[in-house]
Amino acid sequence: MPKQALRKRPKIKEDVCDTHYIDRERVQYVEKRMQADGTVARLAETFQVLGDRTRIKIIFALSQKELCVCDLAGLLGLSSSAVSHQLRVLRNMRLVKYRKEGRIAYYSLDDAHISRLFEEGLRHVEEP
Amino acid sequence: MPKQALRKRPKIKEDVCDTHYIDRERVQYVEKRMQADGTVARLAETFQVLGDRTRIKIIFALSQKELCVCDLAGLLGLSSSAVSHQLRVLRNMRLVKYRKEGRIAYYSLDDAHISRLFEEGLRHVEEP
DNA sequence: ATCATATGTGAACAATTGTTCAATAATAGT
DNA sequence: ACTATTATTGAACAATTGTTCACATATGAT
Repeated sequence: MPKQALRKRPKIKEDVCDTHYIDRERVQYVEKRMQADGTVARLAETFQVLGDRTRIKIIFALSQKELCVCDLAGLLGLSSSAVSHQLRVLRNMRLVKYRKEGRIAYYSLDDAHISRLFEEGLRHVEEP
Repeated sequence: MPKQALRKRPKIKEDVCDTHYIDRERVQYVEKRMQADGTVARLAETFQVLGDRTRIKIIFALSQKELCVCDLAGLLGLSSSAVSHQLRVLRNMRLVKYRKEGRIAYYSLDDAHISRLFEEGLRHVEEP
């Protein structure tokens, strides 16, 4: 997925609808309420991080129990390296946190917010 | 993002932790409760679809007002083609629906579930 | 029928992604 | 000090992504 911020804006050619709106009033109404670019970017990044099977499994596992990298690797059938990479991605988005106990790093969900977001998604995909 | 289902499983080499668990009991506890592969896949796919700035903006716009492709394109500064492609992706995940009125296709969120999921995400990224 | 408008689709491209391998860091035990 | 274990990191690769362009479809107006 290209990072839109770094891409050149499409050079709005006379394709369609760049001058004629169906309902300009309605567009302006939404335009006024549109979230700030920064918020949109962070929200997209957060969902993007959740949009991976391995990370979904990690999130679910951590919603059940606090686990170390080693056991997560065993649970998912992956190398510690692969798991560690994914955990960093999750950490960067403040989705998981960890505490150190000797050599072992115990990971858990960052806050209850994450569980609720996860739950809501689960309910959507389980709908008929 | 490679579709994990189609990739060869990593050939579990003697890397680390494939035989020795830190806490096997805890791992088995989580293993028993782990969501089905299909559910994990659909959930990941749903979040993945939400993980794009353009689509986040579309979702937000449609949470405010029902809009046609043309006006969405005007609002976002994109071609109708680009918007149409994204709307198909959103449609495939049952995140948006539409009704036809003559030539015009009016899009809206598929159900209240989507708004709630979106809201929950918004609250997470807006946390201090 | 012809034209203009609104939307949908397919192919191709650059950009980004997740995994693997190899190496490194940090802690504990002998 | 040395070895083993747990975790992290960097580079490289194939696979996937979103946008663009060009074309196609469908509806309504003249």
